[in-house]
Amino acid sequence: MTNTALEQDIREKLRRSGYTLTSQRRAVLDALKETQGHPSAEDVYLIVKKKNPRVALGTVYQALSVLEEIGVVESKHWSESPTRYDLNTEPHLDIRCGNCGRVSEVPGVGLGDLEALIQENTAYNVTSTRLVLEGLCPICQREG
Amino acid sequence: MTNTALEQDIREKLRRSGYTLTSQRRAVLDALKETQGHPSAEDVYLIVKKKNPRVALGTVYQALSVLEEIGVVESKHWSESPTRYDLNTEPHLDIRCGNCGRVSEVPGVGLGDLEALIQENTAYNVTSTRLVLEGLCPICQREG
DNA sequence: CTCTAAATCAGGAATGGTTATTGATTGGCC
DNA sequence: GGCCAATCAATAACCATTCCTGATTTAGAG
Repeated sequence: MTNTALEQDIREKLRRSGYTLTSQRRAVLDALKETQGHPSAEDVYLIVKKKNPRVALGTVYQALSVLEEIGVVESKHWSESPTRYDLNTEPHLDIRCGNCGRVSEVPGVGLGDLEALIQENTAYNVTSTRLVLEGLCPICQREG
Repeated sequence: MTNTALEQDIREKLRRSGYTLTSQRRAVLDALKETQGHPSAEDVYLIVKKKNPRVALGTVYQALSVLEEIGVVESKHWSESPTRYDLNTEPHLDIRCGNCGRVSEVPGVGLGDLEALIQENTAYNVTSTRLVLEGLCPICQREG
């Protein structure tokens, strides 16, 4: 089963960084798989709580932070909205609907040589280049 | 004097949107000119307070929000850091130092046809494309 | 210049997302 | 089974920002 293989991989990554795969961390991963989207910490918390009502929101934040550190989860931040978490850690663009908050991927677009161009034009040592997109999702367009 | 002309222009823009140029709003503009950088609301507040200690932080937020609405001020947001305000409303890139928080412009780099490319690859109606850059500023590089 | 209504203000309380603290619990290893 | 460090739940604290209130100021009419 792919599930088990993936879990072994994550367990291994955790171990390498001195962490263990606790039931809470697994529950957070399961929740991320379940939503298949870009949930906030609060969203994840609500899903996790369905199966284990004793889990606290702080624990979810902790778990997400550990999972991000070992590289199995990626976070993205839009202003005026909580941070979103994603199992897709490949470089990709996400766009957020300014009306309903829905976040979706934008396939087939890369940053190209923009990152190199930026590094050439600044004395800063560039460590992060994030493109923050906002728009109106198809559903909200219809309702508009 | 350019100052007066600029002020007239701003007064006119305010009037068109039903606002007036109050002493507090002028003080906020002066503070933005004074720093010549990318101050946070708190930074602006501290400068304004030097000349008028009775001004409240909330008033600064209000003033910045009005000035942004009429298009003479632009705000940019990096996560893990308060929103920065800028008198430069031309499209341009800013980079923030992850160590000291300093924000500087990156000249000579535009988004090119990236915005068009994104619109072609999403069903969303794209309204905002912001590039959020982080790095280590020259000073912090030397200290590192 | 004076009056009045509307806009704006100062001050402080409230909010929302996130992080820090603390004492209790758990899990891996002998 | 018992020990020690890692982890946890719960809650308090934090910080940037917004909201609320009653007081003050302002622009425009007369």
